[in-house]
Amino acid sequence: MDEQTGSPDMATGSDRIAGDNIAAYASSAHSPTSESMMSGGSRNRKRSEVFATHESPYFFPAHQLYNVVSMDRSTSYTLKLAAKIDRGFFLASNDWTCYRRNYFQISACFFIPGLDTTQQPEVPCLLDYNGELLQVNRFLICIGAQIQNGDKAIELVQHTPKRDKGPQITPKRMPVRAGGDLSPGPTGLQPYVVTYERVQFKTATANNGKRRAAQQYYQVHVDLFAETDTGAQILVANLLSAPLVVRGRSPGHYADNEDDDAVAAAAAAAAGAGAPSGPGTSSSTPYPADERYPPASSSYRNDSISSSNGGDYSYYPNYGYNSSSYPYQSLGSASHMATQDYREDYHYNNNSGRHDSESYPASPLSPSGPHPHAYMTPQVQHGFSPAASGAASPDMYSPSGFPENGGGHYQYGSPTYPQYPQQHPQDQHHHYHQEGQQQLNGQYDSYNGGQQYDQETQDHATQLAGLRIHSPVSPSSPLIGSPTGVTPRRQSFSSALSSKKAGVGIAGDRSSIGSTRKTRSISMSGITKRAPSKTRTSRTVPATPTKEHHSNGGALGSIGGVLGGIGGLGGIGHGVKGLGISSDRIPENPMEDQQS
DNA sequence: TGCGACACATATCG
DNA sequence: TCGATATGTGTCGC
Repeated sequence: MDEQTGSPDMATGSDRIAGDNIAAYASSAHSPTSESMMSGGSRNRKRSEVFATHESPYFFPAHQLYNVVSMDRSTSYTLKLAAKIDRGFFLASNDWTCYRRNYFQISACFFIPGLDTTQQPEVPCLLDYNGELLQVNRFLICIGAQIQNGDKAIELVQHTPKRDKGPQITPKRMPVRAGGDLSPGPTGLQPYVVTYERVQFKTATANNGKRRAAQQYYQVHVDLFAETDTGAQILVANLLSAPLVVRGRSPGHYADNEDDDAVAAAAAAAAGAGAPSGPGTSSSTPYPADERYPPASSSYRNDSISSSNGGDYSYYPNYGYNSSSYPYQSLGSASHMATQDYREDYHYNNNSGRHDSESYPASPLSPSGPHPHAYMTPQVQHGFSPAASGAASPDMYSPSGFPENGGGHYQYGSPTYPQYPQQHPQDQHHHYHQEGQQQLNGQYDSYNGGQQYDQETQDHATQLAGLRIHSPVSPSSPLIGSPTGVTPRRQSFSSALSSKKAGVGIAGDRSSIGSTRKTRSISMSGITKRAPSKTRTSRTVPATPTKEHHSNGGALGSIGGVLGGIGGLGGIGHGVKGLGISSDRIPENPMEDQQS
């Protein structure tokens, strides 16, 4: 990847319009890992060498929940939603894993194939809402998480760099224009992308690790909302990530897996992404029969754009390990995304419409398809986003033409959010049941006070949703002999090394210089620990820059400036109260924002 | 067993 | 080279 993250030019380029502070901050929109790999920066060479590849959890194909048509109703638009997860995740025992304490970030965008959104990024259109045509004023993206089977929302939080000392927010919906492109490219400018930075899971998955109890999984979901002229925000498309394991704070719970991780990672790093196999890839993979883990198949098409990918699959609850099929969604882009018109290709009943040819990703790394590397986040560029690839410059995100431009009409996260309570997916308990569209239709239908997303009481059964027997190492682990190049991020080895002296540490031991603390962290990663500066190319939903924020009242404006200029959220550049983006950053001092 | 809080270590930037 | 910053993670106490 990637010039957009790595090019020094980016630092001084047009995307830096908002000033150094913010530009620097914003640069973290893309994986620092990637940056470290690609920037050629002298400081990170070693890491770059170590972490020569970049992988992240894939996303399943997006679902479009409603028809969207052109204003003249002559054309039906297909909304393509894309997302990628940057940093934070590594493969452990074939599971995409992260530490709850560590940050990850998610970038998302959408586009409309066949529509030149560079010419009309606002995409005037009508939403066919159960037969009623509603004018869409804009689109918004939000992220959330859930237990794999979808009955339980999992909170995500964003931090400021101050971490514990700073405020936390839940990811907010962010306006977005069509035409985004997550793929790295020479353009380097991808203003129509929303990036949520410094995201953490509020809670860890259950049964992480060594015991062969049912491993719980989470999934991140990315939701695309259409805001109608009445102000209603309707979920029109969404997509789910691969099942994710989130490790909590008890190292002993999973420390024994470190070896596995390391082995797997090392093997993968050495081998690359060649022969994919993954959880369930092999018939010998010990998944319970009742989980219906799909059989391996070579028929799965990575070309998710294709409608012929044999992609029958049950909807989210059964997506993934429990799915009757395992539609690997991977465009050859950083996005790990693909979109399908569910109307054509997908069945919501996980017991119906299956094709013999249906397939699933043979590996958490790679689909068992003709494009074994396609999922590799930054390494392969997809070709589906001509508009975005057109390198919309930051300027293209100028206020003009965008609904909220100049208006800054409401503030995300504001308690006085004028029209729609800012209820977030994670607050609303998605119901990604296989009943499919009808049910989905209702989950976000409107935020106009209906609040049908009541806080369901979560029963035990629900809690257990998303559990499966953990398979520490698949017999057909793709990591062994895989050329994928999986490299785990820096991980906690506290337990594993508890009996070892700090000196064992590959890095981090300063016990000899007066510290009483025995640091035993081992850096195995190529992760850059600091958000890279100068290279942000997408709108972000950052937690607050700290020093910038405090030291310079203009920082707020700068943020907005970047967002407005790069992100195209026009209007928000006027400050925190502008249009939400600014407010999405977490003020270290809430009062400060109130006063600004 | 998991979490909040605190603190240390280290990479990166200016 | 150094200070500031960001972030991974060790540790304690609950």
